Amino acid sequence: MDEVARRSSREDILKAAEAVVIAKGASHLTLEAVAKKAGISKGGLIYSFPSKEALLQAMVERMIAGWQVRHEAEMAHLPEGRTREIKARVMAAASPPLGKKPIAAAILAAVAHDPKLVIPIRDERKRMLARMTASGVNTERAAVIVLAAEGLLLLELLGSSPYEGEMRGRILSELLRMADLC
Amino acid sequence: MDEVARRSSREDILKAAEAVVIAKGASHLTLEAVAKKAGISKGGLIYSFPSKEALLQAMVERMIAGWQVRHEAEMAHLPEGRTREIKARVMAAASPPLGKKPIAAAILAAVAHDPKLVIPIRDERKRMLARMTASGVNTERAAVIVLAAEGLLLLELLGSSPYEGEMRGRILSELLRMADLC
DNA sequence: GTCTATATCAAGATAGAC
DNA sequence: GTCTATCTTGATATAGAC
Repeated sequence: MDEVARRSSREDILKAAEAVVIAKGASHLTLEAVAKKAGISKGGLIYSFPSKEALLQAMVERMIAGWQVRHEAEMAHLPEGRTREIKARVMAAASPPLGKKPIAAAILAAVAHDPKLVIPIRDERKRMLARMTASGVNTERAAVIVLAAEGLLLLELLGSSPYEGEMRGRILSELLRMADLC
Repeated sequence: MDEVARRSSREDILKAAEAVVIAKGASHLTLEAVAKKAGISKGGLIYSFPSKEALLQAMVERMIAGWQVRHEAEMAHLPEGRTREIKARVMAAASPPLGKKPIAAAILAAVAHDPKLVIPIRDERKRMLARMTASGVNTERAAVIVLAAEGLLLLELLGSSPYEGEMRGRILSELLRMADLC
């Protein structure tokens, strides 16, 4: 199998793993469940990811890469300006519809298995923070706005958000309005 | 054993369970680990909580009760006024030092085991939201502030917060300042 | 590269002694 | 009420066929 095909197989497996976490909870992320969802056998899965930890690490990397892609996409169709960075982060975190939360599922699985697997996530977030601070906005206010957007994402991921429908939309609008005041 | 003593034994076990989640991650919350931490045997544990699911349910209930106690405590030493409710929620969620996060550990363990165990949490949060809306503040702004405080708590729980030390304190101050503008 | 078969181990849960 | 001993299941991982 060539490079491209192998990458696609790994991608399929990682997507399957995210789906399992979303559907059944992080503790049901077993190699067998992932293999079944991806339509391969356990042996085939182990060929691509030699251990469960390797799978989780790859899930975390994929999650970080996915964030960056989403962030770039949001940046691309926002007007230039001081607050573009922060608005892009709000949109990247909270704009997708409620059901589509694979963006962050990996963090649950990783934390459940071994808390140290999230270190790359924290490091990436520190870099993001530095970039935002450098963009010249009020750091504390910007932090609050981004925290709120991420808080919404995490609460939904944990199935604990009380904000639905209209209310959720109004909160997002408020976040974007506040971004302009930073 | 009388009623009081039995309740105390259950409390000890629940505290031990929280400690295990914090220290080793949700997937290492095993009956054996909890029993060891609580200083009893697996058999003894099973007497108090007949199944792992029963233990997790009790952890969730304890977490909700703990929030309410913290919230009441913060309310008690905040001056009366329109923004007291929201400030109390900010303090209750985010004021404790980084290390003390048993307040929310249960949610990780519950979500990891079975996402439907968090339903009581979402329900309680809906009640909180209704109470805050009734207090007369700007609903969207209040939601943003509370989301930011909870976002900070959850990120720290997931080991992914980039905000440390001074910066964390400034964010909290900003949240309380913003609460007055609702 | 993906499969089947299997070894190994740990988890949740039960039974019954004390 | 708490213990020890044990059953059953299911998870990770290995080995080797195809």
